[in-house]
Amino acid sequence: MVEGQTVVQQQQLQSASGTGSGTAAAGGATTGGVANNQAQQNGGASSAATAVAAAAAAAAAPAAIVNNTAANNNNNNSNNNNNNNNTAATNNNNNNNNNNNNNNNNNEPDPKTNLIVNYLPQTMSQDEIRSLFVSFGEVESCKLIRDKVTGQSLGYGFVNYVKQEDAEKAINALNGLRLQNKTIKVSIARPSSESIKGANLYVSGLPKNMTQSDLESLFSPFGKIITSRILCDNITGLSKGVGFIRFDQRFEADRAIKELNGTTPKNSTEPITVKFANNPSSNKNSMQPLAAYIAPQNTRGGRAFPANAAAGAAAAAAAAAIHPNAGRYSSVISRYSPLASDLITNGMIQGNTITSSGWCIFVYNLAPETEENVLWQLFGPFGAVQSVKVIRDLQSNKCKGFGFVTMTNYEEAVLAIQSLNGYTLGNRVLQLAAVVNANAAAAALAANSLVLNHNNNNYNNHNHNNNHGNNGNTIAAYDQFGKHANHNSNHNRQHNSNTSNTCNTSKQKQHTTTSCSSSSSSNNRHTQPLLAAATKATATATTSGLSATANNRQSKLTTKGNSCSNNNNTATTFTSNGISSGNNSYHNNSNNNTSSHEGGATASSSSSILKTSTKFIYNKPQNHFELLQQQLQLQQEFAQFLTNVANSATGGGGAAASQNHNNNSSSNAASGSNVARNAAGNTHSALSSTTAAAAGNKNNNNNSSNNNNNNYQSSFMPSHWSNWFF
DNA sequence: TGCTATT
Repeated sequence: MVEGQTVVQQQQLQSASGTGSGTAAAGGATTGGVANNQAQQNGGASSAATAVAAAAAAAAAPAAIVNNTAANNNNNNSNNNNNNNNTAATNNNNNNNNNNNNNNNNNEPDPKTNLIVNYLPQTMSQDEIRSLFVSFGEVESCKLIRDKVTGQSLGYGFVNYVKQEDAEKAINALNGLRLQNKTIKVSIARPSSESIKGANLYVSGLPKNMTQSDLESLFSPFGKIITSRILCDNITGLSKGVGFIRFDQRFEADRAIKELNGTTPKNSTEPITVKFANNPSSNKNSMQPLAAYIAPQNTRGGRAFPANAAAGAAAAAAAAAIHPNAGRYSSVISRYSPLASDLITNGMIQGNTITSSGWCIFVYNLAPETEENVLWQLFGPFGAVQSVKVIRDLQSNKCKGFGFVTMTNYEEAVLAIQSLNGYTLGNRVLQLAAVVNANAAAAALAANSLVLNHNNNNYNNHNHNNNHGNNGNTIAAYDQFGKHANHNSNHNRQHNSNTSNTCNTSKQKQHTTTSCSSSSSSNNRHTQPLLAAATKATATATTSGLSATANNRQSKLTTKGNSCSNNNNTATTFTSNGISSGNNSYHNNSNNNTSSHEGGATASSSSSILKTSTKFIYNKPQNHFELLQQQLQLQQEFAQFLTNVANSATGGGGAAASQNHNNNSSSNAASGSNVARNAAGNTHSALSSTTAAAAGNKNNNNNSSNNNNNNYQSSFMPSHWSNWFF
């Protein structure tokens, strides 16, 4: 009955990474995304678009995710309820109930799908809330309640799901989740009505030994208690003798006042005072003008990252002042980073604190099923988290293996890094976390024109009983900055197949690598770490002629000695500006499957990144000159850092990494076009999907092709990274 | 008189 807050830490970490696939599979986007992949691959002959065009198409029409779901929908539609066997009396009762409900439901959302989220962190935006909750199902609406005047978050909001079951999942998963300095409460929202407002009571004069349970027992005779709390001293933890009781209905609170105010509880010598609680916003310290001014802008725009980081920082600073725990690690770590935007702007250091736009932490080696809430929970205990972002593949909606967490306070970010580096999340060891000031990153990128886009595509193809198994894989191509690198790795699993082959010809401007391999049984991606720096998973390839699969994060080819044949795959990679760009054209005839072949170079460890991350930590500058020096240094180091990341993504290591990009894909037009195109050529439009669906049907009728494309794409610095980052 | 609880 009483919904007291829970401080039990949710056990999501393992489930999110271990069994998260089930959750993800339940999501329409994921399922649809896979279907869409196939569709696009099967789709024949639309003209090949450029990578830029494809990216633009994806941005413009990202929602082509509903292929092949019609049949399911039909099935669902057929599930009509026919439970009209009520007796007349029962019907009367139902009618009465409905009337009662209607009194409260003035076009409100279905109460079972509509959640109220309380105790949200001050800086959390509506988009961030949505991103957290959408992990559990389609969200019909999401609303963060803000002060009408100042725009400041009131710390609660509503999330209305499409499906009741998703709402239940969200409650189970998120209620009690610790975010920053708050423990959120997620519960079904009561239907809004005037009768539930103003039902909060302030109680003082309570005996110091009275527990929350005692308090509830005292008040429960007068109505349904929604929340109760006894305030305790922050330091001693002892009761202050005051508390709150929120009733469901105002009249219940009224009744409690009449009955209990001035009475003396059992085992007490002092009468208690019971009265309506103040509006918490009425006696709050006035917020800082800057935050008050800027905060409303947080409601605009679609960025998950704080669009106005300064506002977030200001608000967070205010929150930190109110909640000292937010800065509880400050005294432990005295190191300092030179790049704080306000500092740059103002050219001064204010006291001992640097107001910052937040500190961005890269998090690597996340499982494909990773959801935002995992990152929230992972980093929340270390301090104020402004935002989290799981970078996802546009098509599959799966995590690409990395994400970002922005924390308000530098010290807390550093502590999180130090604590979480090497942390095992699910079956993966988090490999890297680097703290970078968002503006520093922007500057570094701009100054160095760095590679932003690296597509690392892992393809897991499962062909069963196919002699002619073909797998179409898309290669997402980002080209926002005119430079990108594709790193593709195909994992092909073929069973009962004697004739499938893996053949590639990769032409690059810098070099040509030709490799040929028999079909392979590769590691399942669920057991293969992406960035296995710790384990340094050196890929193996035993087939003669196959270039070393030089990617320490993905391919592990175990060949079975089949001879190579049917070398009909041609992968052409164009390079520009010394950085590869993927532009792939594939022509497959029969019996072709591709597997990944990173050209030439052998795997190298990415552990150096661990060192790199720590290099972003600086001593506090003593003067402005030092500050500028450190800023410059950080930019340069961050540039190097990104390069290292890119290199580790290729697995090539060193200079070769920037050049070796084999782009492998394969066509699967079993009886149709033999021309497979890369993702750039596959638009994301519904039209394309439709075409593809038709092709898919064709494949279905053809025993020679059975695609189970678990396309998993991992990439670093995709185009939308910058959208989030700045 | 609070981890700002009803759009």
